[in-house]
Amino acid sequence: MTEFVAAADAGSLKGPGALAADASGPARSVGSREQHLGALFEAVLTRGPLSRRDAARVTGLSAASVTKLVKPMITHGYLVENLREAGVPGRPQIPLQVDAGRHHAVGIKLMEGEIVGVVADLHAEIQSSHRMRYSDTSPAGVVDAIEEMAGVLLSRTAVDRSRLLGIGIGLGGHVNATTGMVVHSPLLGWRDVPLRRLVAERMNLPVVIENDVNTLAVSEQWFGAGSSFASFALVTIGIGVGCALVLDGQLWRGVSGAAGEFGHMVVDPDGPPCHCGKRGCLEAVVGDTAIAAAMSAAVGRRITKVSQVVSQAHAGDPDARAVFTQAGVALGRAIAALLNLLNPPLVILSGEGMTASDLFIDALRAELARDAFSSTATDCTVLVRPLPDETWARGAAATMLRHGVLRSLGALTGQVEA
Amino acid sequence: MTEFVAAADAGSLKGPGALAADASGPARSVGSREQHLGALFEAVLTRGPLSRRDAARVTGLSAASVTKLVKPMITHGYLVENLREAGVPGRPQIPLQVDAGRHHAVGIKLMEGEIVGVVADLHAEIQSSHRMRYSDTSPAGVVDAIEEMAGVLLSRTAVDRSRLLGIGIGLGGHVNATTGMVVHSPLLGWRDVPLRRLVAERMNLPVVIENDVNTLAVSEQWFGAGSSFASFALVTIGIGVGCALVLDGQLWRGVSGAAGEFGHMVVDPDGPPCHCGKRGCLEAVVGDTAIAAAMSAAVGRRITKVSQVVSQAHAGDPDARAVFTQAGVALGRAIAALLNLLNPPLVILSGEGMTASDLFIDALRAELARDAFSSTATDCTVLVRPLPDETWARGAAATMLRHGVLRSLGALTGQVEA
DNA sequence: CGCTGTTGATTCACGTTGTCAAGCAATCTG
DNA sequence: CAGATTGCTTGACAACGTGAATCAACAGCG
Repeated sequence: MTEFVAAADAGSLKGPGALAADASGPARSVGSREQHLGALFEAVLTRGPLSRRDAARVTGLSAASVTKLVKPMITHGYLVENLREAGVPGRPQIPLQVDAGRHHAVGIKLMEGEIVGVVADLHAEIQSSHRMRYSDTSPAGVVDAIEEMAGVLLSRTAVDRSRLLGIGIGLGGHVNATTGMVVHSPLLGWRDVPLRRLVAERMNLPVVIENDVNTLAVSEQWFGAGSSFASFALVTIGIGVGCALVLDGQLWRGVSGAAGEFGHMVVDPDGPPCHCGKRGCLEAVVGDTAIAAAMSAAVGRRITKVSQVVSQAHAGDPDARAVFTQAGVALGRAIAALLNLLNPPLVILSGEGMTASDLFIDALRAELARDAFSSTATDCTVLVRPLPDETWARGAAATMLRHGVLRSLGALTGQVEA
Repeated sequence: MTEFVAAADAGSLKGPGALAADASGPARSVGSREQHLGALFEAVLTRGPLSRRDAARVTGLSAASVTKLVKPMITHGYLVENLREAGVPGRPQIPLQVDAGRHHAVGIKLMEGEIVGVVADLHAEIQSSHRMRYSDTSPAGVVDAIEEMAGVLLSRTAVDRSRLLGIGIGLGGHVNATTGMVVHSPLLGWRDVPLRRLVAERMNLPVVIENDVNTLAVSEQWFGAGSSFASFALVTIGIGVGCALVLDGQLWRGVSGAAGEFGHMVVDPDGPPCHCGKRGCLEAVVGDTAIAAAMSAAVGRRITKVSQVVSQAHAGDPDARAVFTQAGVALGRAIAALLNLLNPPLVILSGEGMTASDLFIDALRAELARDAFSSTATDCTVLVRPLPDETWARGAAATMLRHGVLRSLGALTGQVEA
């Protein structure tokens, strides 16, 4: 039983965007050694190869401290020294890199009837990926599917089990990462299922479970657009609408892990009914089925596939275009509410719905500019990043890697290494 | 020129709710001495008289450290020792208290045509308060009014100027506390006015400016309902609708200080027009003028005062009651959006509009329960706290006190005190 | 080819800080 | 007036980051 108890706590180290580097004051460093180890590791991981001196600049530590901190990280194989690169006068820098091959994790995204899984290394580079369908949505059935998935992935990749940090699982709904419980998953029809424990016991590996949008946010924070921002919001559009928040370098989960339920914000009390029982939820206006339904209503015949609406819109069909414009307005309105409430410096738009972003991004941006209070819209960068399912699964792996590595890094505290 | 440059930074110390007290692990303390001084001070300030041992428990520090940290705080007059209280076996505890009379601050709330000001001590106990009208809304005119207000307040209270930490000013709109600029104030018709500098130069005192709802949040965090929560949201209803967020013990201001603009969330795209140019903003549905307007429409004659609608509703008038019910539903919907997005453990409802909370709180709570996703509503305490203008001004004073004291506490670092 | 300048990495003594363990202090109980 | 009990204080100690000095490894140049 290798259950991963302090999963959520291990993630409490500040993310890359939150690194110091302000270079003010008498360089009085604050924080524990464990924090410094984590910051250093993250700096090297996300800012590519970095010399000790540059790492010192990025983290705000002194060069002397970096040397001392790096030493055990090298002897324990977390970091490796690259070949020196000369060219400029002076002693050449020794580029430090994360030993990407040293740690791997399995990342899994659970979807409706389908699972996507990847094996990723520490750079979140995908080693292999696999996709399979499943039909038994009972906890046991899902655990079976996960076991099968992990088996396939690991047989395909020559990853030593000792180098496998564990399994990260992302799924929609209310997931409490701290307790490892799936509190409520409309997708699977679950309530209070201890999924982390179930999978950990079956696989005898550390397991982390997390809301799927959160896993994507972790991935973006470490390796994506969020790496240079301390805070950002990630909004995903697809079958549902999701949202994850990274505030001051930390994933914001809320008291009970239910933060980020953006899709059921009511944007129009007289709007179409939502599967949650209300009317005019954002999801019921801009989700995949909503797009199809709106198009059906417009043309007077039943359309079930979004892809159809997309191609018609691309062909210039005014009805189809209007459907997307409306969705863009609604989405813009909801994101404006988010901007006005939290005033983040960055919003990333993702999810499979974003592959057709050209059809509504203009309406979205216009609405954003209209609805935003004061400078909340102009002070915010809005990025569109359509990402495939594999990236989500990679995010789940990244979440596991992050927890696992930062945790094992903590074990280095107190060891001065002769 | 005693401008208070690092005002916002001084507030970055974690608030009372965020204190450790988890008592897990090998008691390895994390953080700088300055942080510990701040945490200790806050613990004693907000948790009332506290013995060293209890303070150690609350902050998570060792008893030895508390003794060492407390010593300079006593010699410098921040804390005082109370008389011992015996009664139980063992050496009696020595209750520590904040020397409330040692530090004072002026707190000012700017409203439309009116200023409310108070002098408060370190317990945020109001020593004297004053209310006056002003008509010149130019920066110079407002600074004049503030000067007059401060003069009246200080002449009424026998507070030594050396014990006056400074002036805290709260006003609605987009206030950037870090830069000290009023970025945009619809109330005063200002854009980019360096109010902090103007007042600081005139008064030759440290000055802190902050969004008025944020000042109230600071006050609630230190002395009110928020003192036992690490995170909470504060929503105020009155002429406008405001919101402040305390996340993990820190006031969340956003990138440019514009976070918390809750009032212009669109709750009904076909709703009444808002002064901001959009339709159906929350403020345009539940604000004071909106209530009056809705009542006017219902009864077919012009009603301008909310108080009239309130008394009619209390008298049982069905139209008036319906107006409030509708407002409650809209507010509940908006707060549900906040709950779903951030999943906070506590929401405090305040503002003068809350004096009539009995008329709409049931509708609000019902809508909240309906709209909330999963357990976000049940995991959240909703408190109603109608607070008078003086409490807001007190909040402004508390904001100044907090910044000033934590800042001067920082000066104790490195002094071991013989 | 060796000297010098330059810049990165390392070492070491030092100051700061929190903790543990032990001792001291002040009360109650019998 | 002894224990017993509980809170406060002290001192040795270890962990940790830093500054200053030193070492290391290169380029450029005569």
